[in-house]
Amino acid sequence: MVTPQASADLPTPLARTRLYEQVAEQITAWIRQNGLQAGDRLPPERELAARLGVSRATLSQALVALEVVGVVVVRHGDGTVLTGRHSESRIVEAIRAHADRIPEIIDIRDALETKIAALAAQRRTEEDLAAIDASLDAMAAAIEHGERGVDADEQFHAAVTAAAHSDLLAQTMREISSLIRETRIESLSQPGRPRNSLSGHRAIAAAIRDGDAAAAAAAMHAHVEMVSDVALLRGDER
Amino acid sequence: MVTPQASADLPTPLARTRLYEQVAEQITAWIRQNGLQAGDRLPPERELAARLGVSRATLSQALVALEVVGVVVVRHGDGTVLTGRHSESRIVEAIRAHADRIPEIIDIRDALETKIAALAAQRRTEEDLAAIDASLDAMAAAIEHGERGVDADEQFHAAVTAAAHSDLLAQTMREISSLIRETRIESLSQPGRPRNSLSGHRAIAAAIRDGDAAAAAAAMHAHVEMVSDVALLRGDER
DNA sequence: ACTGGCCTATTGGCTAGGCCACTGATCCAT
DNA sequence: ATGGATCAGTGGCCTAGCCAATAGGCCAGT
Repeated sequence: MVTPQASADLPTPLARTRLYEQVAEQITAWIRQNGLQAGDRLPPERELAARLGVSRATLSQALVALEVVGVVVVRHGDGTVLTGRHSESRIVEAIRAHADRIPEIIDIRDALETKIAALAAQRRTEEDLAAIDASLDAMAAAIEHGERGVDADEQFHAAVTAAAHSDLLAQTMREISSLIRETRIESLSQPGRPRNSLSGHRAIAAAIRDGDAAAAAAAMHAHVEMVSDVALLRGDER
Repeated sequence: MVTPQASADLPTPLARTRLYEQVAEQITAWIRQNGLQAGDRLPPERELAARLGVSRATLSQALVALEVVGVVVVRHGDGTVLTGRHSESRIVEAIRAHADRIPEIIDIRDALETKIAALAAQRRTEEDLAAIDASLDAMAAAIEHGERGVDADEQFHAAVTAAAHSDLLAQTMREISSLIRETRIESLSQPGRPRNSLSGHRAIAAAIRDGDAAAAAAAMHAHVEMVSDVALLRGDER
């Protein structure tokens, strides 16, 4: 045979990287480090190229790559400015145009997170439970301080997603996370909502801890529905 | 006021395009026209640049863009070769590496399609029902002819997805459709499976027609589970 | 025969330097 | 105020060239 040996572990494919790739990564790293926001400007190409020790042509390639990915937009005669959202997925692009997109977001949240909760109940490890508990504590503390607990809320859902141990579901959640975030902020700014949300989280967490998939799914479903009430009916009765 | 006029229809933002963008499009058009396949080679940069009437630097930018998007891979010293699938979504990329990815695909199918079935039961129009029926007929006909009915199977799920009237869910299904297709082909090649699949479809369709969301969800869930049995337990008992 | 080393043509990677075009701010004339 | 000219700064693109990797052929050794 031509290659009788196991090809899986042999040499090393030897990752060849192009210079422009390294440059692009350095730039994004620099953006992160300096906490640059949308609208901020990168240094001029000539200066940036000199500072990175590459030619302007190479830097230009890196900028093309970043532009294609959606990190920056290069404006002739003006400069290179950061775009807000780093390259949204096609899913998000497709939906963002709609003004009345919130119902759809809730639909897909319900679909994914209910399943995620059920899987989490079956597959969660001790580490997963610890992470979930930590997010509950964080949210409780945030509420004590009169905050809305947006971060802790996200933390909880991320922990549950991780506990489901499905890369595909997790990746899909990530894809729509920016959409979810918008509804979440809206929801948690309703008075009394953070506290209700926390008790919903506690119910979900308890079901996951018990390994009760059906209960976890039901609790998550109820939770998502509660959020949807708020998002849809602005001035609700309570 | 500064701009009292409606800004929506005024002049034209005047689409400025970079040269590399035009070049990239010309290249992809050329690929399409000549029906090039994965593995085929583009002409050498020097020649291609000359033929397109641009500098090598600009052509190089275009190739970077095409490389980032995933259309080609540029190999130092060798040439520029076409990649197979044009830029899969990140979701698909994330999962494709796994050999044991089928369970995850089933998880997310279950999550999405169950919800889709429930929504379809609530929102379906007469046109939606007609499309669903058409797919059922197509599958029945295919089975009569001894075929597996892969296309009709996809047609059915597409029709149900459309009936749910959620762009976001539909788009997400599209994203993972290539993954689902793989499991579907595997499933339908089991003897007797197409017929079972068809009766599952009929049950789903009936529930959707009745407007019974819970029944539709349950039927879809059962259907997805049946498929998963086949995919996971190769030589199953039946 | 088969292997391994070597050479070489071909091809992409990257740089340097330069000119042109666009943008925005400023200043001036109307 | 308005409109036009000017100018500095910035990206767009090009030419010319050398460097580096690859593939394929040739050849000696086994």
